[in-house]
Amino acid sequence: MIVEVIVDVSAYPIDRPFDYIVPEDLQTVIERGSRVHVPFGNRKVQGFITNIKVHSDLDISKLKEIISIIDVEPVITEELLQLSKWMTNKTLCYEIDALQVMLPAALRATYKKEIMLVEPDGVDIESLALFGAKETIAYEVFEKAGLLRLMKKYLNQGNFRLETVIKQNAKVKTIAKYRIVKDVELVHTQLNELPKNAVKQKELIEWLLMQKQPSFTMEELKSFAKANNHTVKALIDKGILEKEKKEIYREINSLEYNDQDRRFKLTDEQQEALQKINDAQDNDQNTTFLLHGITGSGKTEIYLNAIERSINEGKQAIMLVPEISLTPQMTRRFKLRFDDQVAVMHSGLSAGEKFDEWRKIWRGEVKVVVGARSAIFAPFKNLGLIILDEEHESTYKQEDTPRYHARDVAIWRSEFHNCPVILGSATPSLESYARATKDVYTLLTLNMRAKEQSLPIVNIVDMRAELKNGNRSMFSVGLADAVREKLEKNEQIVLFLNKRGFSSFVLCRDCGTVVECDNCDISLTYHREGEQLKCHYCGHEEPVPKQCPECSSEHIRFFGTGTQKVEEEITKLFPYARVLRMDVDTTRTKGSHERILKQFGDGEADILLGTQMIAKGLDFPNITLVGVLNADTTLHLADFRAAEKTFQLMTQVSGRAGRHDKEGQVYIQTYTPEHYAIEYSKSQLYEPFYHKEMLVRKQFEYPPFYYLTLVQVTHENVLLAAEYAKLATDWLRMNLSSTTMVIGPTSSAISKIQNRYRYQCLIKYKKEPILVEKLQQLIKIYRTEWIKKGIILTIDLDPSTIL
DNA sequence: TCCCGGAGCTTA
DNA sequence: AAGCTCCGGGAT
Repeated sequence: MIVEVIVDVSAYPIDRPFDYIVPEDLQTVIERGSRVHVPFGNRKVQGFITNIKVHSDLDISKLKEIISIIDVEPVITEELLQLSKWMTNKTLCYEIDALQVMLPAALRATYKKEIMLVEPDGVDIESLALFGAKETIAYEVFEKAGLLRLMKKYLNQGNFRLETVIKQNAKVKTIAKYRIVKDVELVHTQLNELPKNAVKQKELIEWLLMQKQPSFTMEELKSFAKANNHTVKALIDKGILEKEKKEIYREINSLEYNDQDRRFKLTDEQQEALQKINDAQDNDQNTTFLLHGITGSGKTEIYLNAIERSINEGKQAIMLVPEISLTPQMTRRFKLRFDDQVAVMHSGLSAGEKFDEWRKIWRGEVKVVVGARSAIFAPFKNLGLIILDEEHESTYKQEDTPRYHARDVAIWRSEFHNCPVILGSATPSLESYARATKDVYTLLTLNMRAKEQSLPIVNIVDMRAELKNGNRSMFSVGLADAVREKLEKNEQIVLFLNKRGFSSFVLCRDCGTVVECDNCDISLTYHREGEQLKCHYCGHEEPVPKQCPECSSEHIRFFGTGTQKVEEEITKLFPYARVLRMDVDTTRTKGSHERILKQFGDGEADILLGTQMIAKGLDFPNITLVGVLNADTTLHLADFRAAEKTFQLMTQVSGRAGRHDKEGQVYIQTYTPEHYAIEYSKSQLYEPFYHKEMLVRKQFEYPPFYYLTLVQVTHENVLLAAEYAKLATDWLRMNLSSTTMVIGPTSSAISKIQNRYRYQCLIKYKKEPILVEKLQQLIKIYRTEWIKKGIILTIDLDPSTIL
């Protein structure tokens, strides 16, 4: 028996299956999708079985045997195996990367180098001492001792042998439990033989004999049976009790809430949308629905209902949210409705917790997963529904290999399982809405807020006028008055600081120099703690300079608005307001998002001040005012989606106000009130914005009118980066159809990251059937020729940004 | 002549 | 990717 194995090595010449012989004793447990350990070159690696066959095309003498099988039950289902093949082709990644991304990190192998002492004769005392009594020790021991050179010599001479050891990271958490041994007679004889003074022991046995539950933890024995360590230990020694290891799941800590599940009666609109989804579910149709519902229109309640239907039919559901750790309220609602049938998957969990949640899905113990992007690979076997909430969010696209979009994966899986997909958003991506208007997706619209509140009133404030009138504060008169008013009424306020592409930087007031990162073409961000400047791209840190590095002027200070600065100003303007700040600094520790949001929800603060992370999901009845302090910053990104992003953000943030009985008010402060993305935010109507933006996209030949592919070339040397970018561009121009536009090469908007200069080429096309094939050829040229020069080439099909 | 680092090759 | 062999140049 022969198996094809995709080995755990991401490199170009290895991106194909390798044949291995299955030893006799393993043949009955071999399955496609299981992980195995195999010899590869002169090391051992992990791999996935992707095929089982009788004969190999190679001579049998060239084949090696599998070392061991790790999974008796495959971790990659047949469906996911097919999906990985599709992803490999769709995102131009290695097959191993596609397979790895589907599994929790805990299942990924890590490798350790070990040195084995085979022939002590001729090895010096010092080296021998490192081994002590052990036969093998870690490679690092020699490294630390500074004896690498000597070690190499011994390896050559055959005194030592180098071994790679595969380490499994997936640790199953266990708990010790105690129970009475099965042999009833023995228990009774022992019980009779107990000395008279062993009262506690006797009591414990009698108590245990009366219980239905077979085994107990020490904790339970202590609290229920009033036992103690000594008693239990004595009984174990006598052979009456035995200890066993029980597998348990890590408990994901959540704060205490005193709310409960509430089933809302659906509005006619909601009912109508749900009906269409239900029809698709009942008829096993793989329809993709675009659920376009304004903020507060009750999309979540539709999701919950549709999922419930799938569960009742014995199927499972995937619910994706952009970044779930930011929206504990959403998770909460799912847990309340579906209780322990829900698994949760997001970046806030530890590797062990993710592993446990994944296993619940894999074993079929849960019916729903609520999670971020990677939850789209949940190994459910009978999917009935897939939902992407806030489908326009760019977090659904993975930014490094494999560069997949969760939406595409969702649609692929829906075709496999014949189940519907729901893409939900108040502000759909232009791509999705365009597809809906062309009936590729089925459009479902919710125009009314579920509780029939009107949308909040949006005021656009021209900050230039404020400045002219001598108001140099970051609060316009209108917003400041509104804040004061709401504070008096004891209502809550959300203040939003748009920080994407813009943060506090250090500027010389004399020569205008902005302090930039030495490694990257990015200005350093000012952090107040420790007076540090940090680079958000490479992590470089340096203290704030006392004088300008260019002109030595001392008039150098930080500029721009950070949340801390706004907080200071709030305390000055509204001294009695209680403020909660939510940004990268205050949410560094685990669970801090949830804690802050809960505090705000419980009314412990009047003002919630934050960045992007407060834009979505907040649903508190007492929020009646939303202020956007600086709407423009996302507008000036050198990206064709800048306007779309701004409009979406404004609409999302505004939607936080007045979701319940009280009317909401919104102030959007801007220096460019005439920009259409800002103007259309006033009405919060999606359609007019959509039509306007579509005109722009058409004019400049961007998606959804054209598809994009971004090819980036980087090198430490500017000239080489530019040269090879030109080679790549010219090659593409030569080899792609004449109707395809190949633009560039140009320097990327961020021209340097981590000391590597970046050049790019943009491919625009409506139809290019040979694209993937040609890109694969280009990759081949790069992998075999250019890579030697230190060039790195990356290809992103349907990039989410082109910076 | 020894020893290293780099280039090139192979992995079943 | 990572480990091996081969080869050339500088140190010995």
